[in-house]
Amino acid sequence: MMDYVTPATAIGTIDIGALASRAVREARVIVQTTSEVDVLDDGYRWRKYGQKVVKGNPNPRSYYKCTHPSCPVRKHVERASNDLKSVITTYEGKHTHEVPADRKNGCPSSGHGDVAPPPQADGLHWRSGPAQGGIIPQYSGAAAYGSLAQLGVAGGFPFGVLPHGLALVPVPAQMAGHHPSAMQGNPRLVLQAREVKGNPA
DNA sequence: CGTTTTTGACCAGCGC
DNA sequence: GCGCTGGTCAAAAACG
Repeated sequence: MMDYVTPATAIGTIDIGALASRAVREARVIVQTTSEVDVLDDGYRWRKYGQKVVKGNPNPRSYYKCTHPSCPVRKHVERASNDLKSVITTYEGKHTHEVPADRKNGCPSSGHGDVAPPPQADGLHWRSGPAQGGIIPQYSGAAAYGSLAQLGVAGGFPFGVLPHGLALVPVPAQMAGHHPSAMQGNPRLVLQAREVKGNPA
């Protein structure tokens, strides 16, 4: 799992409308990233609790839950039906805790000595190895954890890490690969992460 | 040994 | 009222 592809491609969608009729949950944050792997390492620990094939997508959708106690955050991961390179991660709820020290500690103090895993490693398990220095394939650079965590937490996002140097800008929902017919009635603010210099704010 | 992943079944909600 | 889809839980197995 894990991805180590292009770092500058990420699209975030904030679902303000929540579910149409269900209990109003936390704002939903949909992050679309371009990666070969489906699981993005956002700094938190997730436990997979289900997988289902949804209509419209030949690829199965995976359901993850934050392993931390009393943390209601859930995450859905699915690949775009059209773009197999696009991974859509949906975060629901907010973390009630900080990102695990193991994960955020990976900040390379100097020039990030962590080498991203080879693009051929098909089974990267960050939890299996202590080499957390920089397993953030997408964002090459563990340093991203810090800034991302800030953005995610401060911005009210359930994910702890966002690519450093990436800013969210509004884009048409269609651009995110969403099917208009599939989400009608659900107001969303679609944000696309773009490369920026200095501060993304 | 502990933890995580996997598959299946069940339940709930929504639409027609 | 029925059917369909999506979502979650649960138990078992595998791996580290």
